[in-house]
Amino acid sequence: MTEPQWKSALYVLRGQIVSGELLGGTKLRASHLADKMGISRTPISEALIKLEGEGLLVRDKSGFTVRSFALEEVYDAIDLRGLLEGAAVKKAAQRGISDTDFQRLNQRLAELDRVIADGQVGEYDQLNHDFHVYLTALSDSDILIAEVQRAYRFPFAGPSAFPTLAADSKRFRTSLLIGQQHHQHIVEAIYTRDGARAFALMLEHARLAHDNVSIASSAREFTPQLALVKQSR
Amino acid sequence: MTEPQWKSALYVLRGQIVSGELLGGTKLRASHLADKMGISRTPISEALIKLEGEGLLVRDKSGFTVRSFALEEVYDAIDLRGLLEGAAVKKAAQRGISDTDFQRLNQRLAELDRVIADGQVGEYDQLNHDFHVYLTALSDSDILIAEVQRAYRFPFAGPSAFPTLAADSKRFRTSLLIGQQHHQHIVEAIYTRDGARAFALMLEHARLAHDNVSIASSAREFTPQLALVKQSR
DNA sequence: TCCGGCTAATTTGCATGCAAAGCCATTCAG
DNA sequence: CTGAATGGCTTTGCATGCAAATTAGCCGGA
Repeated sequence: MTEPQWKSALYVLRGQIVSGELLGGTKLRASHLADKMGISRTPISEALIKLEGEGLLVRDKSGFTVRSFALEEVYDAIDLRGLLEGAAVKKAAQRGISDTDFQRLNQRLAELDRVIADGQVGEYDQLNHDFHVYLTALSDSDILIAEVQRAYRFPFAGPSAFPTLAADSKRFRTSLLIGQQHHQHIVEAIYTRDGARAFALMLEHARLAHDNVSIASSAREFTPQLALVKQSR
Repeated sequence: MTEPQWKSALYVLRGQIVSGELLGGTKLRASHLADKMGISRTPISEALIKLEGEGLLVRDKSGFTVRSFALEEVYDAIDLRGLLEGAAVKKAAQRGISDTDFQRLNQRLAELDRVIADGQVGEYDQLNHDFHVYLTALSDSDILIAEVQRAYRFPFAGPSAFPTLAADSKRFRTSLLIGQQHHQHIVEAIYTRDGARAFALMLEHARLAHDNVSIASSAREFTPQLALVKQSR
């Protein structure tokens, strides 16, 4: 573990926040966290500052607090992710991609098909995430890539934010199929250099996640991550 | 000055970076900066971490370095700003704005008209910036507002990034007029709830800034901010 | 001249001390 | 009983010490 302490602290804290282990509104005290994690306050502070920059914490007069999101903001975050990913695939389409990239994409599509058919939810989640990353990278724009990554960090905004819903819901399984359809069409649009179509499809693709949020919302007690989201009357 | 020291350090450093006073590739040493600014290394570090989060610095194995941008990345940053502002005005349009907001917008448009006619470039810059902030705020989405603000920080991506070009160039003055035309149409589109039109116009509006960059590029020696931009071939 | 490796000088990451500021709870006036 | 003031406790912001790591300078060999 030659990893700096502020980085591990960052990972731990970010994990606790997005997993709902730390409720929105919780005050994070550097000194307390420091001895709970057995390190000094300096690396903890670095982590807290970074998390503030990511929008997961707010810093008021004295100290950091876990931000809580209104349901509306969750939808906004999802749309933001779609918008940025959409811009990325549009750019990729306009630029044109190589045949090898096209083949790799199709290979990944096939793998996704397989795990969907087999109902391997955990596998799907990982592959889906990687697929989105790969798509974004095709934009060849460091700035876009970085901003998309950033957008993934908002709660529920990542391309694979609902592992727990998993097998249960029929609606959820349907949305996987529709999503996969989107994936295929997006690849097609990129390959045929139809940037506008790729963009539009990606917006729509992200919108699918809205449904997942409302499914999760209606089964709130089974979705610990929702602790971050302000209960609206 | 009850302002924390890390904040003033942040402002100073950010200013020096985006103004081109610090060249891309410059290594920033906390200890050195600390005694140059007469404070300790702790607040300097906070500022550096924040600047890394803003994308203006990169942190390698040991230490922070001023990022340098390829010309292509400058265009990407401008487009990103347009994309986010576009999403904001689209949302504002779909939501609909109040008559008072509409009146305030028109009032601002009139002020902009006036300073353009009078050639008060400094005034224009400030008003233009405020106008863009106001438009963005109409989205009523904290997340979008924050991300737009963030996008402004990239070099040349802000809505008023070229004070120095100012009076000189005829092309620049023309672009002001076209930009103002965009402003008017965007307000119109928002008021008539035509989200798609508002979005498209905002993308196009940001694209105007591309021209400004190339104008500046061709007069590189008069544009110190360009020091951040990697000289291509 | 160019290059590899050695030592010395910085510089970073982390720990910790300390003053000032914020927060809490109790007390006291109305 | 409500609300403001007070005092103590906690926590932050900043400074600084220190070991480990990185960089820079220097020298000798090809």
